[in-house]
Order: sequence, then C-alpha cells, then structure tokens
Amino acid sequence: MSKGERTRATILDEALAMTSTDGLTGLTIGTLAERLGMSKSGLFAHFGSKEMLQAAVLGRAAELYADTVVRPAMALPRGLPRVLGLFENWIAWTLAPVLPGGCPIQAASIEFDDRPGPLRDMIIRHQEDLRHLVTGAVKRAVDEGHLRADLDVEQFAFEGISLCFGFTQTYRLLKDPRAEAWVRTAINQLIERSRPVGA
Amino acid sequence: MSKGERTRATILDEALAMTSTDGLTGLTIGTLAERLGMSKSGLFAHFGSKEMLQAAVLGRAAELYADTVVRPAMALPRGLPRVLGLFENWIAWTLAPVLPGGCPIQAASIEFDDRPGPLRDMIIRHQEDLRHLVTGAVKRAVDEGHLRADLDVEQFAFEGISLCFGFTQTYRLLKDPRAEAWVRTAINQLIERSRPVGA
DNA sequence: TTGACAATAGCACGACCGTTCGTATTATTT
DNA sequence: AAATAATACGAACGGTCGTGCTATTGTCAA
Repeated sequence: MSKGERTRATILDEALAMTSTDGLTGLTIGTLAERLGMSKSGLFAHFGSKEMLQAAVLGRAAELYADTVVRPAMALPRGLPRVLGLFENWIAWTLAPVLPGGCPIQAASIEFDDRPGPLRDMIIRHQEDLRHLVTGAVKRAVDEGHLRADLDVEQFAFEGISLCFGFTQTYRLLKDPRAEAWVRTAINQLIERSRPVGA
Repeated sequence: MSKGERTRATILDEALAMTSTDGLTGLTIGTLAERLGMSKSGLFAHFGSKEMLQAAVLGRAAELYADTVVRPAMALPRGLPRVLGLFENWIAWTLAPVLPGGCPIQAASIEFDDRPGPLRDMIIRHQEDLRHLVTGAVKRAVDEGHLRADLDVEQFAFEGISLCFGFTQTYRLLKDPRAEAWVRTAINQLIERSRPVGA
C-alpha cells in the first residue's frame, strides 16, 4: 500500500467520524484538515472535489456497515438465524456505534432525500441493497420452512427495517433506555407471528 | 396584527419550506432574504440571531404538525378512532406533505441528535410530547375497551411511531409506492392483534 | 544515487456565512 | 400634522467555505 493510499484511508476514517456527527454537508475540508494536522490543499488533492470526498465517505460507511452488520450475519446458518442475526447486529451497531454520531447513511438518507445528484443516487442504492438483502434472507427462511410459506416477505422486511429505524431515532435522540427492550420485543413478535402455523 | 408580525409570519412560512428541503443548518439568511425580496439585515432584525430564527422555524413546524395531524385526530371520538386517526393523518401528512421536503422536525431529529443546545432540547421535547400523545390515546382506547386491557401501551406506541418513521424514509427517499400499503397493513395488524381477546 | 513522479504545503481567489451599524423609510400614535 | 417608534435597507466586518495555482518535499524504482 502506497503512502497516498495510506493517508487517504486515514483521512476517510476521520471524515467518517466527522460525518456521523455533523452530516455529509457539515463535513468540511478545512476542519477535517485541521483535525488531521495537514493542509487543506494537501487533503483536497486526494479527492479533487468535495462531492468526491463525500462519495468516498459514503462508500467507506457502506463498507463499515457491511463488515459490522451484514457479513457476520451472513456467516450464520441460512434461514431464521441469519434473519435474527441481521437485526441483532443492527441493534448492536446502534447501541455501541463504531461511529460517534450514529449511522451516517441513515442520516444522509434524510439529508439528501430532496437533493438530486450522484450522492443521493448512492444513498438510494445502498438502502435498496439493504432492503433486498433483508428480503432475501427472509425469503430463504421461508424456503427453509422456518417461516410461513404464505408470508409476505417484503411486508416483513418493511416492518423489520422500520423498527430498526425507529429504534435508532428513539435511542439516539431521546436516549430512552427502554427503546432496546421495545425493539427486541417487536422484532421477536414479528418473527413469532410469521412462523409456520403447525410449528 | 402589526406590520412586523405580518412579515415575521411571511418569513417563517418561507423559512419552513426552505428548512424542509435543506435542513435547519442548510437554512441560510442570505438565501432566505433573497427569496423574499428583502435585505439580509432587515430579515435578521426580526430574530436577532440565526439560532433564534431556527428556533422560531421549529416552533412553527410544530404548530403546523399539530394543526394538520394532531388536532383533527383529537376531534375524533376517543378510543380506537382517535388512535387510527392519528396514524392516518400522519401517513397523509407524509403522502401529500404541506412542506416540499417532508417533516422538518423528523429531519432535525437526526441532524441535531449529537449537537447539544437549545435547538436539540426543543426537538427532544417535541418528540417526547408526540410519544406521550400517542401513548395517551392508546391508553384511552384500552380504557374504552377497544384494545386489550393487558396491552403494553408504550410498546404499542413505539411500534406505531417506528412504522410511521419507516414509511417516511421509504416513501420519501426510495419513492417506492408500495410503502403506503405496507405501512397501512402493518398499522392495521398492530391494532388487530391488540384487540380484546373475546371480541 | 539519481531521476521521475506522487504527495503535500503555501498562498490567493471569489463567494457566501452570520452579524453589526448607521441611516432612511415607513407606521402608528399623539 | 407632528412626533415617535417600528421597520427595513446598504454597506461593511471578520471568517470560513470550496477550489485553483505554484513550489517544495517526500517516495520509490531503475
């Protein structure tokens, strides 16, 4: 790994932390350079434009999410364990966030939902991928016989994802400790009522 | 109503629209003044500081939400109709938003969840009030015998609110038209499984 | 070790930020 | 109609924004 690639990675780590608290728009090249002890122009040269820096941050956030939430869950046995693992890792990621300010992609989703452009396209793609991932895992749980054959898998995914969103909101802003129990209960009930009738 | 109060109201209307698309931080005095065809300093004098402008915008957003979502629902008969009305108006508010960029308070919730200060305090208070409102309405539905006596009303409120959040996110960013059916189905099922056993 | 090139710094730019101030123009009241 | 207060404006402030340049430093293969 060349020196350039190394500093680029260092920059992105700090940028990711900054984005998680200040948002993609609040991420500023001057402040970022100052935190890293380097010059604005030196940092700038790594990305060519602010938008490309933001895009790189978004990409790295997606990587981090995949490493922390998705991949460990995908390593579990297919079917219900994998579905459970997905939600469980998501809750854990919110509870003890790797990033100080919560998931930057979720924040960016709201920040950019009315600002067309390549950044919003990236965000949309990530959220769609996540939805497909959850839906696919649920579908496989149906195929394995862990969940009802007539289950509406997309309805299930919508409810599960909404609960995780709601949990993030409640936990991060209101700091209500009961939120964790609420989301776990809700997820469990969602699964229980989706089980095969005869089981 | 004096002239000052009138222009102040005009300013806030435009500021609210701007905030809904650009966020409270993206709201800028220069651009706002330009849109209104007035000078920066003239506009500024109405609020004294940017933070106070933001606070005023937040207050007006809460008013608008109360007028559009809460009050019409509260006019319905107490019990289940009121609970249903609350969710129904919330969904309608997202579907045909009075504001071009969706609910500013929900956006601000994520924007400010890591930025201590009077603005965050306002946002927290609004979200807590909303939660109490929903919880109270559900509690009354229990008292009326419309919902199970042993229902965990706060769990119910958490799930209902999360579904509305999830709906907003899915509908506004992903523009998936199926989202409306999903959230309605989910809310209905939430209510159905909370009904008294013998009914 | 040297030559080629990547990486970083320094400086300047135009634009916009929130804010202040003095002044002019209106409204409102006497 | 005169006096007084409320309202709005224009210009300017110090700062920061993103973004170009040019020059210097550092890295790494030949």
